Amino acid sequence: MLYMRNCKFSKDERLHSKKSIKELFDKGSSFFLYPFKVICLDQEAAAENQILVSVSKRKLRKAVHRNYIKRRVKEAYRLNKFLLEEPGVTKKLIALVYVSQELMGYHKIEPKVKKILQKIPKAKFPKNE
RNA sequence: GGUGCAGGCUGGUUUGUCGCUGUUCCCUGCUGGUCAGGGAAGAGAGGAAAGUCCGGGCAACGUAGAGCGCCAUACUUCCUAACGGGAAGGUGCCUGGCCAGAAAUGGCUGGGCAACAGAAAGUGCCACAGAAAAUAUACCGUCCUGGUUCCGAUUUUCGGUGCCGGGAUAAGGGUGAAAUGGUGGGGUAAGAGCCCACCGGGUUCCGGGUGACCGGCACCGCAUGGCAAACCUUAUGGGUUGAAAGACCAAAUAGGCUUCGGUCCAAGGGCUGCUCGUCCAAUCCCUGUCAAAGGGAAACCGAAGUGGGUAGGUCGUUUGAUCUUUUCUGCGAAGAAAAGACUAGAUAAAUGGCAAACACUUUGAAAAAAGAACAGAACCCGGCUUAUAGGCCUGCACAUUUU
RNA sequence: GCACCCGUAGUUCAACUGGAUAGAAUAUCGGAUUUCGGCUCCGAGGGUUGAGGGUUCGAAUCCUUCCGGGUGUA
Repeated sequence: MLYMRNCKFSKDERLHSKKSIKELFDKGSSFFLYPFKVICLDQEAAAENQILVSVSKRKLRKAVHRNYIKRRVKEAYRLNKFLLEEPGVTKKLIALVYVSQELMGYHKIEPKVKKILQKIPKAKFPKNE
């Protein structure tokens, strides 16, 4: 670590409110970056970016495998979320939906998450008042 | 030591660093709290956490109890909080070994399987084939016998054959998954447990066992198949719904109720589904002779209070039929006693990521390379079932080697 | 979490209360008809009835254990 970064991942940064999730999936706009579908929504009132990781039961049948993917995606977000911390960028609700059927290791997932996090600040999303 | 089968146990370890969720302690902050932030210590998935197939705890509802219906279970005894689970035993079937014997076979012993109550309470079903599929009856057949036709031999009479009758039978009918005890002998006109021997079956009694049941004597010629994972009968058990149960706290917005204050010749209705416009209407009750006036209802506006209740949160929620060790009781499942331990508690859901080292398996002389199963708590327990790499232990069988 | 339902030719469905070869349409293939194709006619193949075990003389059907798919509920 060259300089101190906030590498924590507390509960405030996880999207867990039923209402917010419904808004995100109703109003948010999405794009694909294999193996993820990313859904995003600007949230001016929020203090933190909030993220949600989802792995479909249809794609990965075993609960162990779903946990395996979710843990690695969350870890990749935790170590790379500073990419979103740019001045003038509003806070967002983000959903990362894993759509592949293959069981990827951390070293395959991390560069994809990095790409996504670099792409998000540049794109424009609908705002939620 | 090897291979196979059966059963049981186990289900990697350590370090660094960056994180997550509880617990305890410390510091700081204020709104002084079951608060927020920071730090430290110590803890953090399984034998199946799975399937949700059973049984309980717990909770709500209902409760004066009972019956019907429905569902489940079904050899015996025991274990257990309970069970459809487990232990031990009985019976039947299958199978391996040993012994006796010429053989048939018998005895001893190991293992496996069994929804293993009732078919003589009743109802129903048993295709095709077969005379017949549950009734010992009909049919064919066998035997005896009366009348009669014809033929042969012939004194009467006898034999054969066809037809019409009367009787005795249940031997035979070879089909089927299944056929009304089996084999042999006697017996008879022909036959039949009609009689006898052996085998099989049933009943009573006696003895053993808590019991399922076992053993023995005697007697009965033997009397009526299968299916209850068909309906059913008997016995036993089950009230229903499940932690998203349930208890509590409770923001914002809208609406409900109560109180207070204010407004009211406009609320309201029609044309018209809406807006505008226009028209209609100028309310009702009480006090009062009437009028005037006052009060109330209704409507609207504002304020305060309040009940329900949504988002959200807290509890339920992890100290328990708990775990470990020792001793005792019991064939065993298991039980009792003593000592010690606290061992996940999440909630769009933590228990992790990365980098190494060691141990294990395979290949290899080595270096090294590859592999490392099944699988993730969701209120909690007891089981069952299913998945499972590798390792360890026990028993049995087989072949081989050594002594 | 709880409760429940369904798996049959490539596809859509049958097969009664267990009874024999699992049937029909369509699709596929072959032949006929046509100059060729379509339509039509004739014929054929295609199923371990989701998998295993059991009951029964006999199982798609009854019982049981798994696998897969789906529905309701709050």
